[in-house]
Amino acid sequence: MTRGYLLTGKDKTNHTDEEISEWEKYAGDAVGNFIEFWGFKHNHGKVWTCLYLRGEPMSSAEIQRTLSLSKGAVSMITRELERWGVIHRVRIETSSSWHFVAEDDLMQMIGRVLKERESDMVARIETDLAKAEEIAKETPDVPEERIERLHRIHAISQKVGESIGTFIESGKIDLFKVADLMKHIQDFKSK
Amino acid sequence: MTRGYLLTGKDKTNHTDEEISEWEKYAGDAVGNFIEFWGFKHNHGKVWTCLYLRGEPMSSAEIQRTLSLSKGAVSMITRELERWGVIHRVRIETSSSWHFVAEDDLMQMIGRVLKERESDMVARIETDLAKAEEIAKETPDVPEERIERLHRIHAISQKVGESIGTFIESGKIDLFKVADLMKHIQDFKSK
DNA sequence: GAAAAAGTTCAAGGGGTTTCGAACAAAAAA
DNA sequence: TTTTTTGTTCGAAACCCCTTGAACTTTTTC
Repeated sequence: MTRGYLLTGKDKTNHTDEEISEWEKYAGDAVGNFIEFWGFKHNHGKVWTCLYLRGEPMSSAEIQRTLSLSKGAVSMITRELERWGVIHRVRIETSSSWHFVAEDDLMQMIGRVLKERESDMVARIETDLAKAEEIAKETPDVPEERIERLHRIHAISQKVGESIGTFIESGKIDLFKVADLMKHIQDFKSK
Repeated sequence: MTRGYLLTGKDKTNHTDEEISEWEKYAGDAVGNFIEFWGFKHNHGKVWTCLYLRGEPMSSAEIQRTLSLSKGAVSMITRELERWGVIHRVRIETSSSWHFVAEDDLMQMIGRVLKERESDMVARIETDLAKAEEIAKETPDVPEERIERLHRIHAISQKVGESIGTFIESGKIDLFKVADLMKHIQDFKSK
């Protein structure tokens, strides 16, 4: 088949990481580890840290060279960071390519995305446990006691979901919700 | 080479999961997903749920058959659950093998293990960021402004670590710590 | 417009984690 | 003690997620 374009060949990824300094590496990895704990990618942390510490716009190519990442990875990671609003792209007079700048709100990103995930989780579990209860009730000869136990798991998972949601959202605990949760855990444990 | 023992052959793992019912599957997976969110294994949730819902002691072999797991997996998972104190093993008169019973405190386990992990993470990040700052200060020609930025990341990560630790530990937020954290985030964002 | 550069996509490969299962070890039964 | 059953270990396989890199698309330059 016709190839359409001339082969550009190897994308000239000359991996000479001539630029990053020792201390930046440590910092990038530290932030990488930090946000990995929250379920993000290590490289999200490295890219954001690099941009944040330098404080000046960097192009994809520069990021790619500096952190020894592939073209594709930089493309995806910057897009995600941008979608979460922790970096944004700007035009630079001296260059034809997009440049990226770090925003300050990495913490907010963590909160926001965590919340997103948490609600997905809660929704899925809610569906599954509701379905389990439904089926259990329709099934003949399921001991009442087992349905009772299932119901208790269901109730507590709802409460946990609510509490976490509130916590992540506001950054502080809703004490009424916690009290409620504790009550349920109490019920749960007393047989 | 001499084989030492007669070959017992295939461990007679007859994977005829004749026992688990539809609703138990849904419940097991739901709890599996739930604790997966916290970084545990899916099967930890399934095994615990199975034991909890049935309410009666089950042997390794029964768990193995019911959930279609391998002998080795059951051995490891029960050991871990036992170490975390969410199941315990008992002797049954009618059988020579150990049987397992679920405890009620799954939530406490999540809290406990999360705390463990969180302190590991905080310690590692503290080390890395401290090292980054140290090296940065020793390196000639690092703009003061960059060291300043690095220092801000460092400070905020310490505060976050503290807050989370307290939250996980007590189940409720230490409002003084949160106020402190907010102050730091504020400083952080105002350049 | 055409050519070049920048940016995106996705199948394939790599790295890390979980599970399997056979060999091994320990305990119980005979 | 010997045999059988139960329980553990650990290398191999399976699995999942992330990154790579080449093909492709879009944008910019000429």
